[in-house]
This record gives sequence, C-alpha cells and structure tokens, in this order.
Amino acid sequence: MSPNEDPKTPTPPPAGPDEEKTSDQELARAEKLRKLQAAGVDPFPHKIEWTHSASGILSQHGGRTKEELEASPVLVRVPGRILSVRQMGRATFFHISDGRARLQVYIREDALGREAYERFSLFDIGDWVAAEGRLFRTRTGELTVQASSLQFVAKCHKPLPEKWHGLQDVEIRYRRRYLDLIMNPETAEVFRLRSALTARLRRFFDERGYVEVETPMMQAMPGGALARPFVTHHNALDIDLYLRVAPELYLKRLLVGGLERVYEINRSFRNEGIDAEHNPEFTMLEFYQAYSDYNDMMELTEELLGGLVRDLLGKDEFSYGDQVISMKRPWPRLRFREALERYGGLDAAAFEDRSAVVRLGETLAPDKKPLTYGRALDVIFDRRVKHHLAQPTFLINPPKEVSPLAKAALDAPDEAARFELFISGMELANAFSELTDPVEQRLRFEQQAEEKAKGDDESHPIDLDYVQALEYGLPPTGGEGIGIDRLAMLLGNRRNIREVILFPLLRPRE
RNA sequence: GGGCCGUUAGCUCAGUGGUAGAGCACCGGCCUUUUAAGCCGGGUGUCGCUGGUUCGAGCCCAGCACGGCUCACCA
Repeated sequence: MSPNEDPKTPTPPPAGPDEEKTSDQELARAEKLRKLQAAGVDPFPHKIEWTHSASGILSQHGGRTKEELEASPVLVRVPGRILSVRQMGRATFFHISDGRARLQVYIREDALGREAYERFSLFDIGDWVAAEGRLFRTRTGELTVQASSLQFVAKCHKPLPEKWHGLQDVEIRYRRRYLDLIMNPETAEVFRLRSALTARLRRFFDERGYVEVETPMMQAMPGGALARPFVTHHNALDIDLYLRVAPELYLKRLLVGGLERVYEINRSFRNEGIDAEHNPEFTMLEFYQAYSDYNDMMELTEELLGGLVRDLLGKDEFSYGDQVISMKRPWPRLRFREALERYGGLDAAAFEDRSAVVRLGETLAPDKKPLTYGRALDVIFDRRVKHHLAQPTFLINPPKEVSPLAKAALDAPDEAARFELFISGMELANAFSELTDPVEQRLRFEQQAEEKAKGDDESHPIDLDYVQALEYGLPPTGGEGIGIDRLAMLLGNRRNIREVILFPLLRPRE
C-alpha cells in the first residue's frame, strides 16, 4: 500500500489482467464493502473464532433428527464462503462451503435483529462469513444453522461463475485454479486424493526402512534418463546448469555411500512436448534398494500399488475411462520381444533382421531419424504394442541399447534386466537391476556419445563423476521410478495430466 | 510442428449478411422453512485481435493470438 492511501477507504481492487475496466458487478461489490465499513465492520479482520467446519458439521451431526436437535441443541460457529442465496423478505437461506461440503444457513429478521438482518444485503455470493447459531432441520429435512449472529470475514470483489453450469472453461480452470476449486468440488477431491496418495507412498517406504532424501534439481550434467533438459544459468559461478531430468544418478551415489534404501518424491523437468500425459515438470517417485534386482522390484511394485489402490479406493478394481482395471496379483510379465511378436507383427525372423526393423521404425516415426536397432524396436513398441497393455503388465527385458544404466539380463546379453509397468496403455513405472560395473558403465556412456554424434539428441551424456562413484563400489541394487502424476490420473480417473497438477504449464497470457 | 474445432454479457450458451439475444448472476420492488425458491421491472457488450469483401459483417475471406481434441516426440 502506498503511504498516501487511507487504509480506512476500501477502493475497488485493481482490474485483473483480463479486464481494463471494472464491471458493474465489481463496482456494486466495492460499494457494499464501503457500506459495511461505514457500519463499523472490519473489512480485513486479522483472525476469526470458529468451532466447526461446514464439512465437519455435516459428518458429525448429519445423522441427528429434528427431535434430537431440539432436545439437545448443538451450538456452532462456522466459517465458509457463500455460494448461493435464497432471499425471501424477512428470512433468507444461503449455503456456505469450506471447500469440501455445503452447509445451509438460515437467517430471519426477528432472530437476528433488524439491523444485522438488513446488513446481509451487503453480503454477496462469494463472500466469506462466519455464522453462529444452533443446528436444526428445515421442513424439507436439510441440516441447517439457524444463525443468531453473522460475522463478515472477507469480501469477494468479483462475481463467481454461474451456479448451475459452474465453471467449464478448461483454460480458466487451469489458469485460475482457485475458481475451479471453489466451483467444482470434484476438483478439490482429486487433489486431496493425490495428497493421500503421496502420504501413503511415504508411509510404505518409511515403514520399510527407506530414507527419504532430496537430491539436486539443478545439475551441471543432466543424467538418469534419455530426455532433453531445460538450461539455466548461475551468475556467481558463471556456469550453465540443467534442471534435472531424473534424480537417478544422485540416488545411486547415496547407495555407494551406504544408505541402503533411499527414496525421493520430487519434481523432474523435461523439455519436451505437452499433451494429455506429459507436463514439462512432473513428479516422480524414485526408490533404490541395495542387495536386490528387478525381480524384487516387481514384487515390491505389486505390493506397493496393490496396497495403495486397496487403501485409497477400498477395492482391488477401479474404473478408468471405459476400462475396468484389476490390480489382482500377480501381474503378467511380458517379455519385450514377445510383446512385439504378439502385437507388433514381428515374428522371430523379422526380429533378427536388424535393417528391416530399423526401416519399419523409420516408417512409423519418420521424424525420428536416425534410428538404431534398439530405438526402432522402441518406436514399434510405442506405436503398435503399448495401447494393448490395459491391465497391469510388467513389460520385461527391453533392448539393452536403450537402457544404458541397467545390467544386461542374465540369460540374454542383448536385453536389459529392466521392466516397465503399463496400466491402461500408460507407462507408469520403470525399473532395473542397476548397472554396477564402472568399466561397463563407462563403455555404455561412450556408446551413447556415439549415438549423439550420429544426431540423437536424447542420448545419455558421459558422466565421469558418476563412473567414479561406481568405482568405490555400488552393491547390487534394484531401482525404480514411478510417475506420480500418472498414478494420480489412474486413481482419480482423469484422462488428462493437467487434471492432477494444480498449476499445469500454459502459455502466459499476453 | 501438422490436421480438425472453438473464442459473443461476470458465468453457461443461442445467434439465418440488415437495430446484440436467453438462462443464471447483477440492480430496483414484493415475499419469515427456501434450496436451479418464486413474482414484477431493468441489458450491464471492444461479438479474441488486425485487415479485407460488401451499401451494410458477430456471421463471408485472409492473417495473427490463445485454447481444446488429435497425430508425431518424451514419463
């Protein structure tokens, strides 16, 4: 606030970025706030006293009958935002919300007093109030607060979206998520579910002796995944830094250091396209367990996700779009090569014909040249196979070539000891028996560098500092990453990742 | 990046080349158990932006901006 402004004079708030002028409805609201203040109401109270929340009242007292409420009155003082008003002369009903549930409040002139009752005309839909009174049931049976007093809590200077259709415009829902949360209770529910999800994940790992850690998001060398990074600059050191594409290499350094079980739930950043399954910043759970391999990780994953679904949804099956996903164990393990033969139209002979595989890959993804044999197999999988994997399926042993941080499979030197978990055609998890041999790791990095030289901008950089860490000895380790946003999509039955990210990246306005 | 669709009142949406519309919200009036309350009265607008065609454009054309769906790439 500038020093010349009188703090006692409410003015219309500055017009938002979308409006150059203040609408008639905003002027009317500002005038009401002025009148409230003239009547001695503090327009910006520091705090308010309250005894109950709206949703708390409904869950605690929702079962009380009219007679019970009359015999033993329940007194409450409940804050909330006004969402609808039905005014009938000397009596008024309105609903307030705490973001979870709507509670009706009843005021009447003879109970509230004429002055206080008339003051309600200065309250608008969207304003925050606190109602004090006793609970009763209306003629139609709705649990309602009969208010003996009303306190003004905060003004809503702008009109809310329409009460019946609500807020539909997805752009406004994402840009001004607060409006979405006010108008669409199911939005708030999804984010509560997401919160319960991460809490449940943390409990799972904490109970098993994992240490939760945080590793650098700004890295001098972005590793741990094959993806294009964001670049930024540190002024004092005068160096370019990359936003991490994965925490993997740092987490494995911690296992070298003797932390046998670690996990991290945090953001990674990939400078790639945006669509229904991709946001440039996304949340990943990564966890590493010493003395284990990728088979152990499959067991653990079934236990983790199976338990999660049972705890959060209360059953082993759930709907996702028009599919019903069953989490009943065990989940099938499908060899990558077998998947390509079954769904990708590649028989054993075609699989061995490396140049034919590359040609098919290039036909399917003409933008993605040059393709190596491994990358071509990956393309064919993405285009032809992935969408068949609706029920939880471990896709095991993909080509070693596209898995530079994984051990080779024990029985197949060209395959990686790795799995990806698919549910509803979405890649949800990615895990492997971590490559622990520093000499082999260095070799794999060098192979990646060769591909980069051939024009592959998603190859893994040579990280000699990481190789040095391996030289001190990494025990056999199973490691896994799980996409939390996608998991939230599944559990919340949302088809777009933006529905589970509070503030997804959008192009800035103007 | 390509294709398709969209952008009109605070919100949800109609709108056929000829004066800009509805419901909700809002403003004024009536109404003491309503609940999409009801009844009477009031339209509050840079039709996304910039050009063009036309006597005349919300509508037709071009370009641009933003968004959605989709295809391609990445988790």
